[in-house]
Amino acid sequence: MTSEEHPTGAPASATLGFAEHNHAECVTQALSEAEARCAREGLRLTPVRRKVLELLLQEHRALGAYAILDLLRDAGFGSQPPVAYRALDFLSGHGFVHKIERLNAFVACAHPGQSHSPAFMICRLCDAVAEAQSAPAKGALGEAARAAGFHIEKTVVEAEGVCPACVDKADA
Amino acid sequence: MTSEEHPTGAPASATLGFAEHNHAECVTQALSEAEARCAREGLRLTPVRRKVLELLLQEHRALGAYAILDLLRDAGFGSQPPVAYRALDFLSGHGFVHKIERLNAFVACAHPGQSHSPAFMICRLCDAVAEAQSAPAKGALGEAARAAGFHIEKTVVEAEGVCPACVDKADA
DNA sequence: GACCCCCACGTGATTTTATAACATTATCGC
DNA sequence: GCGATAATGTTATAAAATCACGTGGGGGTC
Repeated sequence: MTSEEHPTGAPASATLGFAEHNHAECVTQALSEAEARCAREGLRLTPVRRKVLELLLQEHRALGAYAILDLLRDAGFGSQPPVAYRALDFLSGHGFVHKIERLNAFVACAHPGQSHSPAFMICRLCDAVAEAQSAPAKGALGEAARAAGFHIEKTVVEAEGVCPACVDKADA
Repeated sequence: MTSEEHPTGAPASATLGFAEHNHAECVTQALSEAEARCAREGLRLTPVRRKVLELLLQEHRALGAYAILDLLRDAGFGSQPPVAYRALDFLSGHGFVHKIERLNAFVACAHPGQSHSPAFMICRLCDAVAEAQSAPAKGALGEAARAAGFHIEKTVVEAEGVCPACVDKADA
């Protein structure tokens, strides 16, 4: 589902995925991969875009555009909404980040590189978000679409519920 | 999706918004069913709520809250945002309408009465919306959720693409 | 190198979507 | 009727997203 689990002692301040992991490592690695891919494909990972991706990787949770904007300002970038939205458009257009429609927020992609149609699990108590794979077009929806003559180009799948950590809290 | 034309005595396809059907009939029937269910379950289908449902049934497509608000004003109801949002909260809370997260808009439920986890097909060219059944929690997503210990309460499934009518137009 | 053009960025303003807060009115159970 | 509860009306404001327009940097082409 989400990031690889590192049994290392490294504390993970974040809850993407619902698993602990060595976060600093996962950020730098993801950034390098993004840079490599952009170089390969002639995409321009400009400073703002790179920073936004870095912020999302670092935070490791869904951030609203205006939260990102605040962080950009702190980092010395422009602070008007279009700055954030344009970077997010680029990043989501190329699959580096995903938009969580349900939250009007954005997360770094947890499966960079792989073409995939992502599905998200969103905790309604703590807003943690985990990414999973899905293939909605293969199931009942795909059948309905074929029957109706509808041509699916992209799907949004978001499950709302309670994450393991919050279930535990509730039990306690 | 279109307005009603043909008195097709045909299957009116309550499920697929891309099919022709006798619309006037489908509106009044859906309204009666909603009234019946509210009576049965002690829900209060007040004038505003009923009107909003009627409007959505009539339009037979996704409407934004402010579009609804305009129609409400025309009909002599209050015209401040909370009026529309409260009615929509009630209606969507009880499954009479669904929110299309992708469009920040609302549609009347096409499968009233049946408990269901709806999936939507949204035409990116004409914004038509059709409702289908889905069972995302049964597939890869459900598996991932179980593996992660995530408890799914509700799912949003929205497919974006091109509806049959717009495919035809493009071909022409 | 000089030029041009495209793309990205900076900025101000505006539009669209949604909620907070609080007073008033209608409805239900008794 | 009467009190509790739920729904509505209204004002104000917050949050999310886009428009419009000007500036500047980086590659090509010659």
